[in-house]
Amino acid sequence: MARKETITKMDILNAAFEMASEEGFEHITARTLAAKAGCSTQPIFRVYRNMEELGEELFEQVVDYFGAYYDSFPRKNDTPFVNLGLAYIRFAQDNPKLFQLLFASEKRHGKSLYDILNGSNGAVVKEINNAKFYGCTNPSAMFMKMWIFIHGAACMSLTGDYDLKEDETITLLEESYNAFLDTMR
Amino acid sequence: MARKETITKMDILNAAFEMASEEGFEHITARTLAAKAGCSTQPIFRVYRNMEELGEELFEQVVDYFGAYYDSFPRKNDTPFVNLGLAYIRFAQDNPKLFQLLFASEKRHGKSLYDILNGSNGAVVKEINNAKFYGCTNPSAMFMKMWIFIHGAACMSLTGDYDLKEDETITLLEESYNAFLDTMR
DNA sequence: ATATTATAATAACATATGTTATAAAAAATA
DNA sequence: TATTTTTTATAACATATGTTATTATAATAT
Repeated sequence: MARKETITKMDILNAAFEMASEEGFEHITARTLAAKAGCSTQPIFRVYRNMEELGEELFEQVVDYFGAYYDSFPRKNDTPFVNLGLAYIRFAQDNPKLFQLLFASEKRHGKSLYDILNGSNGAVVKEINNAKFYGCTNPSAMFMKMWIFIHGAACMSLTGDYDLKEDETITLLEESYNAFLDTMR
Repeated sequence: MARKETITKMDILNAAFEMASEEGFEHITARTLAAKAGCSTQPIFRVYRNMEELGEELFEQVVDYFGAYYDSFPRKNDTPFVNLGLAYIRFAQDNPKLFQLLFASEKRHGKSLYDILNGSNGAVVKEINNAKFYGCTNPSAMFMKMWIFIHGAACMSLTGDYDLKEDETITLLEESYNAFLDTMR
């Protein structure tokens, strides 16, 4: 009946994800994306109404990617907050362009920070809810302070102003957590 | 002998600064800038070789602006680190686009974080050097931790995830400073 | 094998942007 | 007043980008 499709939506989205990860979201154009996917611009506009629609779907993909990254990140520490920080900072170091898009850009496609953090399965919140079992009497104040701290380190890694190795980061996070903890029990 | 210039370099740079402050550096184009300055694009290229050169000079201007902002920011607290944090976070809240350009973007025109922080007169460093007189035995570790913390708050303000008022910020910074201090003396 | 039809490539169009060429305007001097 | 010279404006050119029109291609039903 009709010609078989050789370029799938998946192909295009995968190419877009790679570009977002390697070069940054803003470098994706119809033509550069087509080149990355090994086709002309036509298949893109067959599958997506326009580039904006692609951007939205790509953003969702990145949210899911962060969720999966976070879920599978090994818990090496006894303290949930330290584990959270380790995973978050490491994500920023390993995926600076994706981190920028998710957590340091203005257009978050209508999603709040918590929407993104919780991803598809609310992993972060679940984990932090356990924090009260670790001697922390004010989990929400602790969450705020720790969050500011780990977000700061992650953002500094983007500009090359933070490059501690994992064990140094663990020490830093433990010290900070204990410091905050001392003031709230 | 010749026609008098009506559009000065100053006019152009001022218009560019306004645009960088209000709309963001990346929205400056030859034509939008000309419109802001009330002229055609010609005067821009008479004064600057190209748009990149304008960008560099504008960046210097913003560095100086931060320096002046920081210098004139009232010191309300006994602790230098708290004052530093207050000024830095407030700058981010009041000038999100300029903050983004200086402290949260990759292209810093070859300047390091410390170049920018110290501005034209090294105010930040001078201030922090006094910190050792305030019971802090390890000023550089304290500087690192406080810097990560205040940078985190400032960056979160960019994405709308931090909007504490000044007195709340003071409390937060004092608590954090004291928490860190307790662990290092 | 031919006709049909969805897919993909090429080309085209509209707009945006940096930059340069050309023309108009204005100030000072002869 | 006419000439010269610098500034400014207008127009043009080159490239980049989103998007659409047109053409070519290939798979399948007849």
